[in-house]
Amino acid sequence: MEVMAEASRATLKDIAQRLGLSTATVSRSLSDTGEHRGQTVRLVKETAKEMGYIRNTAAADLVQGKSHALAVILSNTKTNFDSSIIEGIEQSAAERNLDVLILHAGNADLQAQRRAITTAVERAVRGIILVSLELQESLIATIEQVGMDCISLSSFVGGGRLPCITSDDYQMGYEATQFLIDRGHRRIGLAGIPQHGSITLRISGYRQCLEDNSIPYKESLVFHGGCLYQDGIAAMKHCLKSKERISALIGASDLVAMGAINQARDQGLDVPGEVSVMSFDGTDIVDMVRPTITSVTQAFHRMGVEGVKALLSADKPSSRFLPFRIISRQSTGPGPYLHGDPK
Amino acid sequence: MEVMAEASRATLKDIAQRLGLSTATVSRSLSDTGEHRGQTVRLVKETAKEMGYIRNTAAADLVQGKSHALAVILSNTKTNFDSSIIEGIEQSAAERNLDVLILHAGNADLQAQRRAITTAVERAVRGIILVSLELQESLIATIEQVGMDCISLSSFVGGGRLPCITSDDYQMGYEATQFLIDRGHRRIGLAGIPQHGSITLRISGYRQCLEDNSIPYKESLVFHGGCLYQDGIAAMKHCLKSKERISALIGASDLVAMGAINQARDQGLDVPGEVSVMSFDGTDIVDMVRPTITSVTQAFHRMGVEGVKALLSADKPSSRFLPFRIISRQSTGPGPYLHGDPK
DNA sequence: ACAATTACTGTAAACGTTTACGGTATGAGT
DNA sequence: ACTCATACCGTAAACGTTTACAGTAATTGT
Repeated sequence: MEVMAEASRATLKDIAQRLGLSTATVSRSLSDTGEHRGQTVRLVKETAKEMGYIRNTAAADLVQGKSHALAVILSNTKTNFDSSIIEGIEQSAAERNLDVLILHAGNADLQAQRRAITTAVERAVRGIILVSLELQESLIATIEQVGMDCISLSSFVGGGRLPCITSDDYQMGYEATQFLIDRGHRRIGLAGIPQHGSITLRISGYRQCLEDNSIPYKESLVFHGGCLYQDGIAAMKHCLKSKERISALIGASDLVAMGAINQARDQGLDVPGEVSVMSFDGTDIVDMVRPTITSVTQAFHRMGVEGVKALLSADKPSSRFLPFRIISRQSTGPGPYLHGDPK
Repeated sequence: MEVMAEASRATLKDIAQRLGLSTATVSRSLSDTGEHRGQTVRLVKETAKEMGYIRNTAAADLVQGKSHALAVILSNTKTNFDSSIIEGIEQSAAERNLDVLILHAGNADLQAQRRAITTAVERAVRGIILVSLELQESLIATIEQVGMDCISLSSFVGGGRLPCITSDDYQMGYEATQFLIDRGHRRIGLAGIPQHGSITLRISGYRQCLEDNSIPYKESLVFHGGCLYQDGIAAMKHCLKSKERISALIGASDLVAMGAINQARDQGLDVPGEVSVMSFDGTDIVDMVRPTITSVTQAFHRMGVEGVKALLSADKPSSRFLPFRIISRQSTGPGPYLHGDPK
């Protein structure tokens, strides 16, 4: 006679008892170790389903010393590109039957970062994926100590101690600048770039490109910020106030570019007629706004997919860049120096 | 003499041994049960930190029969409002020291939904938060059977069997329509609304409002879809092809509205001059595009926050609506019937 | 001085799995 | 008929924590 299950879930033992088997056999049958076949396995699986059996992950994790989950730690900056990365991670994780644990941690907030890392380690996840996060030195050490696998996406961090999959920020900065120079721009601004992290390499690329084209670098044309919409507004506002006007602006993110474009237009300037704007990232949004935004498009989805793959690969993954490409859209046009003549 | 820890983590037992205490005391000291104070607690915590102790969540979860995590199950529709909800959830969960497990499940895909529910239950999460998901009947039954707490956000589902926190879709539909009628519109379209789920109540509200204003309802002005940018494009394209042109369109999401606006402008129509467009949701994006989009703004962030609160409250939470408000922006203007006279 | 309370601590069981190891049939090979 | 391999299965330990219960020491009240 069956008792009413009293809200407690069926366990392996229950199944074993009903079938006159041992828990070992049931466990092996359910997890398809190959040690049992045909008859038994089928029977076990049937009754398991019938009894509404649900595996207790905690117990399994405990004895195995690891869970089948991945931790994703995000900086809480309000950009929009990370959703593509997460999507890639999710998809890739699902294929491997891994759950995804999302954790937020400020970019500079050591406390929050420690908290995130700790919960990831506590949960004995298979690996940690850092997304666009500048991880503090001491925490990298922690990760190394406990021997946790970890990879950084969209941000080069740790000085080689962590594998990173990113786009080449230096090269992106260089090529974006060259793109504009090729189209006749010389006074080119850079907006919304944070003060720290590998993303600042975009400035180096930008600077080098100017130099290679014999254009003087001016500090006043680089506007720092946090990749936010507001930063774009602020930068453009500044630009239009100053005497020597820029003819093109590169935003650190799509949102920065949107802010810049809006600000320019609100002040009566035509984009791209009077000022060109382009952006880093190239998320869906660049095709949804008018003018559509010329962008340095990064392979975010792929970044997520490959991140998981690399993290789980047996051999230690190495850092590498994913290709990017510049896609020309409506927000950029010819500049005043198009044919060598300063108009 | 200390052995090199050999990559295996320190456990309670290790701390206990070193201190000449029992694991019970150590456990109680670390989790601040109040059973120990001053001296001991401080000592235990110190050596725990010193030894790099990290709690094994699996073991704790196992013995306690539950984890301190929440599961969030998302439909994988490509809208953008859910990030606000998740943000609210995250914040609210962090305050309670709960981790957040994000799971994706198709809206119609029974398989994926079952998978998500199963992992949530397997992990013995404290509760499940459904975001904008039309959960299949059979899975609601599953959730009830295992006695798992569950709440639905941004979608009324389960016919009262699940508590839901949503905006009043009917009322939103009604008021959006009235908003446009008040401004002189009579031929009003509705775009991107899915075929199923509580979101269809917007159509009912829309319809009732038309009726209350003695405006005939025309099926041909309701365009179904999946709340996507593309749906907005398609709807507007259709609208402009037909003989009797609409003067206003309501998009099921901000992205739908963006699509509609772009399509209208691409075909040479001024927004809001020749056609007004407004949207449901009112995410950040409505202020970032030009024209800014008049929207029925929902309290998504709050939805996340309150969702967690309700889920964790001792007494069974009941369904309720969160207030919304219509914010007028640039994308809507006066319609042809503004002063009663069909222009 | 004794009882009663308080403050702290230890013992040991329990949570539900997985898995190394050993055991028993069954069948094949010689 | 004997050995050996194969296929299947059970026993029991282990994972690291929490917690009910009981026990001891210190403190208080009378």
